[in-house]
Amino acid sequence: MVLNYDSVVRGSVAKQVADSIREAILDGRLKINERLPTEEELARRYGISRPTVREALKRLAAQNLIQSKRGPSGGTFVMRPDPAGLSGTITAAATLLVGVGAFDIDEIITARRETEAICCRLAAANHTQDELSAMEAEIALQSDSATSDEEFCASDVRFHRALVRASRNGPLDLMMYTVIEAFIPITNMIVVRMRERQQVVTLHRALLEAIRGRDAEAAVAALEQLLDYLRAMYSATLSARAARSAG
Amino acid sequence: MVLNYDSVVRGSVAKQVADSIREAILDGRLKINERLPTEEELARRYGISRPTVREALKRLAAQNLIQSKRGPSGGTFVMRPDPAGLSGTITAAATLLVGVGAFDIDEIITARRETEAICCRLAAANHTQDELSAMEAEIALQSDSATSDEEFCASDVRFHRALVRASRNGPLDLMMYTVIEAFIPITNMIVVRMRERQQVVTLHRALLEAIRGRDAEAAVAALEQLLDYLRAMYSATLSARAARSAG
DNA sequence: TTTAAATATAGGTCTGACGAATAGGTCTTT
DNA sequence: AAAGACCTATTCGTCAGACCTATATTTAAA
Repeated sequence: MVLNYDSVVRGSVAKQVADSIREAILDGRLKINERLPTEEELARRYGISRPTVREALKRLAAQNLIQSKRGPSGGTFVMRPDPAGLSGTITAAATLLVGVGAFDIDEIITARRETEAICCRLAAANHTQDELSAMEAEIALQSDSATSDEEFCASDVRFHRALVRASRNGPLDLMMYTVIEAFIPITNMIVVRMRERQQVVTLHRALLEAIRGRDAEAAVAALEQLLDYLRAMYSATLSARAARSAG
Repeated sequence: MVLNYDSVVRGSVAKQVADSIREAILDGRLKINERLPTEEELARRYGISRPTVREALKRLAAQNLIQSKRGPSGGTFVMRPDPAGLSGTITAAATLLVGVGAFDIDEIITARRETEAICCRLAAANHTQDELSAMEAEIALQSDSATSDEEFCASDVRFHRALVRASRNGPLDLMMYTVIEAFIPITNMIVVRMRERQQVVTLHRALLEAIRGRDAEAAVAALEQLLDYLRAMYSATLSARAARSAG
């Protein structure tokens, strides 16, 4: 374990320490699963108090860079980062941005269309049976009229996650967390009624079959139909609302 | 300001409090720029100590959800989330994933090719003079043989950021932070020698001119040339290294 | 009226302590 | 001797209260 215990000048002490440790993790001086010194030891080395060390560690824990365990074999460990661990952070920020009205629905639909089209093409070429089965299972769930709206939305997210996974491209998978975990729920808030659900399921099924048949263009076409449909539903909801408030 | 001060059962107290406040922010009970109660007040309301409150707040601060200021008019404020604020978190995780060898170079190049192609197409259609000027400025900097390798890489990142911005699509801009801030530096570690820099600049220039001329296909072609070149450089570096270690 | 100092507020840090969880050793029992 | 229960040491989790520091506001002086 190699750390610089140099004092930096700007920012609060806790922030400095957090940055120092983060840097050590990022450039590999601290390896994955390696155990950091105890909080007391860190406090001694940095010449600060333990609560301050803890504040620094909590910042890193919030970024899923480290994790702490209690007990004699406990301590603070460098986490193996996983894309899923990022999803929370990304989702929070993206949700906030959407809630604040930073994006409009057309931007979101465009971004979905373009990025998911990539996934469709790669999925058509690279998918395995695993992902097809996962998508099938979600479609089955979505077809069941007994599933609640919340479950339907969650299933929809999982369906699209499986689609992304089928592209078998790790970096793309990481990027797509933003659209999957934040933009899909936003888009889906539109689709609540049964008949609309039915239509979505039909298009999901078309998408799945296109990918199973390794037909990239058909898959993209199904995706575009799906998004066009959602876009139309959104407009319809808006005008219905406007009509209600006007009447 | 409305908060639930209910006690939740799972997780450490600090984590619970952080989650409680985060939830309040995400579903809008705490609005942007709104000021939270003082740390002392929060401690009183949640029935916990101030250090624990601070740990919770630091977790949120690490996610750029809140920010603290000192002084009488100070306090803890809900931040307006901006995509740039996320870049740090995303970059950290992606860099770590790359460093751990979770992705290979071909995956990264594929992801770059597909996602940046989207940006090229949208940029060709939607760009403004602003982004063109920014790209031009970076090309000028990159052409200067006096710029150091570090500056060249940083400039390259800014060039691609401007390209993404030129697509004028907020959600896409958010997503692309991953590829811009993490994958480009990785890819660029390859390009260090002067002649290679020259070639990159030439292709950047071609890309810029294609977008200026609103020629989406030409822009995509330039991008593909750029990535093919980087891929070839990578292979060359690898075989050179293999030859050295063999000889 | 303008400037400078005092003050109050709220975050930042420290010291010291105790509680809680857990791995490993020790002791007892079979 | 082996298997189990119990104890203990270690380390994070939390608490309490205090003092320091930065800053907006207020007050006083020029």
